[in-house]
Amino acid sequence: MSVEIKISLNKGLYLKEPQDSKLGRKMIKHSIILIEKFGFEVFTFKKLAKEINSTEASIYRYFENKHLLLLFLVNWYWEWVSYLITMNTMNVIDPQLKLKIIIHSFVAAHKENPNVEYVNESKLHNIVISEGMKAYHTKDVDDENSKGFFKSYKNLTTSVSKVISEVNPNFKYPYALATNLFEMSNNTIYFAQHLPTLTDKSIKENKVIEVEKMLMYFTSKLLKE
Amino acid sequence: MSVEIKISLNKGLYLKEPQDSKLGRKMIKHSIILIEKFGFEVFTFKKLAKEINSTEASIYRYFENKHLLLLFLVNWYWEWVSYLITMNTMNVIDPQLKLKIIIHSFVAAHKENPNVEYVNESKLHNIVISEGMKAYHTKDVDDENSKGFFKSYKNLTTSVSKVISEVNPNFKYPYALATNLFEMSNNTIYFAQHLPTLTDKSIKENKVIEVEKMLMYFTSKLLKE
DNA sequence: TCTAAATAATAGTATTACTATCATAAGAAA
DNA sequence: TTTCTTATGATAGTAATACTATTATTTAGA
Repeated sequence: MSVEIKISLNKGLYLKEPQDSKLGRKMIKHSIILIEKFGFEVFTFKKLAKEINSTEASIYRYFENKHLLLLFLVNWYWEWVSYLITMNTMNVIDPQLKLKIIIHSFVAAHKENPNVEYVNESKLHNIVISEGMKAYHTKDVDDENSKGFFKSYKNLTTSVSKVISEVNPNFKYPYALATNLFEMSNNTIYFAQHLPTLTDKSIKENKVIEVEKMLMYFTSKLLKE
Repeated sequence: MSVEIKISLNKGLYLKEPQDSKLGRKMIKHSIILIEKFGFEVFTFKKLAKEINSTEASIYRYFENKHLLLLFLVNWYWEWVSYLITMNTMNVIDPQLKLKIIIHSFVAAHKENPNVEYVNESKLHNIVISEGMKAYHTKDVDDENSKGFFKSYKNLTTSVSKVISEVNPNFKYPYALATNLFEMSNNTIYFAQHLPTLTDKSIKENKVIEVEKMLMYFTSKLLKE
C-alpha cells in the first residue's frame, strides 16, 4: 500500500501530459538524469530519444521544445517543495518554527522520502540549483509569465512571505525576502560546489548544513523586532 | 582632455584583445546592444557580423565563441564596478559609509559617468541582470574557474567582504553576504521588471531606489552587533 | 614603396531544432 | 474477435547555428 501523489501543472507547459503515460514518465525520468549529468546546453531531444529508445518526433508530441521541458521540471520542483512545506508545517503553530522548516525544505528537499518513481528529487534539486534560473531568464519571460508559467513559484514564495509576516508583521519586504531566501539557498550551494572562494570557510567545509544555518541566522536577525 | 580608462581582463577570455582595434571595439559595442535587445540565446555571431558590416570569420578571430564573449562582457562589468567602488570609496574612512557606496554602485552603476566610448554601461548592466548568471552556470564552470575566468568577480566580492568585516569583525559570513548582495541586487531588479508578484509593492513602484534602500536595510540589520 | 598583418569574401561541414508523412502497434469499444 | 482510434516508430527533410578553412583584398607600419 502506498500514497501516490501526482503533481499537476499548468497545461501550457506540455502538449500532452507526460505523467499520464509510460513513455511520458520515461521522458521525465531520463531528461532529469541527462540534464543533471551533462547540463542543459548539451542536452538535446535527440539524445533523450536515444536514451529511452524512442524518437525525437515522439518527444515533440509531449513537449514543444527543450526550454518548456525545463520549465516543466522546474515547476514540478516548485510544486513539490510547496507540497513538502505544507505537509511538514501542518499543525505547526509557531511561525518561527514554520520558517525553520521552510528553510530546511529549501536546502535539503532532496533528502525527503521520494515517492514518485519517475522523479529523482535529488538530481532534480541539482538541476534547479544549476539550471533553474534559466527557466525565467529568457526574452520570453513576460509572455510566459502572462500564461501563468511561473504560478507555482509565485505560490511558493507567497506562502513563505505569509509566514515571514506572521513572524514579524512590521517587516517591510516579506516577498523579497521569501524569493531571496530561495535564490540564496540555491546560489550559495552552487558557489560552494563550484566557486568556493565566493563563500565562507565554514560553508565550504560543511555545505548543506552550514547553508541552512546561515539562512536561519540571516532570517532570524532580519526579522528581529 | 580626458582620462582614458582601459580595463584589462584575463587573456584567456579572448583570442585577440578586442579593445585594441577599431573592429574589436565595434564588436564589443554592438554585441552589448544586440544581447541587451534580443537576449543571449537569440544572439549569434552572424547577426553581430551583419550589424558591424564584418564577417563571422573575423569575429571568431577575436572570440572563441559567444559564451566566451559573454564572459568577457561580464568580466568587464565586474572590473568596472570594482573600479567605481575604488574611486568612490577612496579617502572614505567610515566602513558603514563605504558599504553604502558599494550598494549604490551595485544598484545604480549605470548612472555613473560613462567614459568608455564603446561600452554602454547601462545596457551592460541590463545584460548582467538578465544574462549574467549564464556566464557561470555551465558544465564548464570548474574548468573555466581554474583558468581564472571568474577572478574579477572574486576580487570584487572579496573587497566587499573586507568592508563587511570592517563594519562588524564578528560577522560570520562576510563572503556569502558580499556575493549575495550583488546577486540579490540584480535579482530583485530583474524580478521587479518581469515577475513583479515576487517583490513587494514599494519595490514595484520605485524599483532602483527601493532596491537600494532594501539592501541597505538588510545589511545594516544583519551587521548590527 | 614594400611587406606583413588584418580583414573580407566565400564555401563548406556537422549539429541542432524542428516539421511532415506514413507505417505499425497497442488498447478500447462494438 | 473484429474494428476503430490513438500512440508510437521510422524515416526524411529543412533552415539555422556554430563553427573551420581557403583565398583575395585592404590597411597600416617599417
